[in-house]
Amino acid sequence: MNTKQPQRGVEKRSENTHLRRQKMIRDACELIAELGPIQFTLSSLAAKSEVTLPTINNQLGKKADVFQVIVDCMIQKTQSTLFDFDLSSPLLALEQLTESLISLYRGDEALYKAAFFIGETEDLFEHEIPDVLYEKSINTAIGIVKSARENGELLGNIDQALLAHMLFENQRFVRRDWMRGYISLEVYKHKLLSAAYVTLAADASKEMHTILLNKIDELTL
Amino acid sequence: MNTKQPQRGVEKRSENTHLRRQKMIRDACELIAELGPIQFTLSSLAAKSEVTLPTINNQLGKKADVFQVIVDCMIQKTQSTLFDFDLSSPLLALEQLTESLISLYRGDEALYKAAFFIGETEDLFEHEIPDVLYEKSINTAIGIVKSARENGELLGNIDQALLAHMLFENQRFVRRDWMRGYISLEVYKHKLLSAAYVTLAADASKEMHTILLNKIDELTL
DNA sequence: TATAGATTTTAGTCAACATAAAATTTACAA
DNA sequence: TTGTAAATTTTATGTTGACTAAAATCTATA
Repeated sequence: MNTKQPQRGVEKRSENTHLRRQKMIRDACELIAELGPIQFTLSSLAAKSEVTLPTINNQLGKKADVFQVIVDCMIQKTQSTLFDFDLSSPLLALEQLTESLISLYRGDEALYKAAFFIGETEDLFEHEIPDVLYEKSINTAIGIVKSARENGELLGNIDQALLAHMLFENQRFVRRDWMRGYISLEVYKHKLLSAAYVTLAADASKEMHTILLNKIDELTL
Repeated sequence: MNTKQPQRGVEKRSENTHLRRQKMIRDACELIAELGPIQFTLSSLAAKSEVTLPTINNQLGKKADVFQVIVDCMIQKTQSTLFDFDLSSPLLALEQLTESLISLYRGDEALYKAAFFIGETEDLFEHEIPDVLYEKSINTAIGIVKSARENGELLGNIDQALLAHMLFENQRFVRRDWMRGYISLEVYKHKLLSAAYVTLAADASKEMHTILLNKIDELTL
């Protein structure tokens, strides 16, 4: 009676449900990336996914839940991809980090645009993006600055926390331009790196300063 | 018959109406500064202003119109106050500009917080903040960078537009922290200036670099 | 094929935004 | 002072989006 065999049918059924749910999430991402989280309505999602509105509620919950699902999904994907960087060459680490971000975003533009769009308005809704990514990003920035200081590439005349914070915020506002569709991922890369180079140049050693200026020049070609 | 004399009564009446309208705008600013533009509802405004909801609609229009009124009001106030700065000493100009901004914001915190809050979500609503302030800010930043270059305070190794853009964006993200109530206007001033000093330091002459480092140190005391 | 369980839909509530038309207030002239 | 016209507010109503409960449908399998 209770001997639950593999139950192929049940498995397939829940698999189908899972697929339908995934499609809803995908559709939601595309709509949010396109319209922003405010204009995005559950009705528009229902229409796009070709189900009725309560089905959306059943599968994904309320509107804030939809946002949370997307943000969680983004965080999970990011965490599993974004590895720790070899900080022996801080500049190389910075460039690798940038490349990682770009290939990450390129892999699912709708998801990341939607998640960042939602994140932009974090306080405006009841939910909040967990600090986990923020922490990790800031720590990466601090790691880069700190090891550059130890390498002698930075002189240590400027507070490391200030530099790290500026690296992080620069990245944020460039990312927003991409998120809103003003710039492509290629331009994002250029702007992110040049802003970072400028920030580091403020405290760079003579040699490092020259290297950074060259890199900035290359980017502004 | 049609000889319209001064009509004291009429004038006073429209003056009263104007006052009531002004109070509604004030109440709206306070609510938006507190709750953000999403959570802000016309009903809550009606309650706060002690009128019915359609009265809000009559006086201010639809929700997007309320936002527009506030943004327009902010822009007008800002334009009439923010004068052009003497660029002979770029650093002094930067500091004067910062002081001007602060005393401007302090003069009507609710209005500025509300307007910037609305501006943060510009694309999310149908309206947009006119480019006029953006243009002026960017031009001020460009002016500072350019005259510093002419003074020899900046070396000109880094693209001026890039530096100016970074000055502007730095100011924006610090302002957001104030807008959301995370930091006071005093801290805003410190953060804004130190970020600007760091950005300028990237391309500063030797003497200028020393000056900037000192200024950053003073701020991080 | 009947049934249990999962899923979707029908039907309906609630809240915010918005408008039209009625009621009220106000200024002023007869 | 009182009637009238204009301005202003309110009452009443409609629309849309978010959300829920319960009925209907579908699916796997005993």
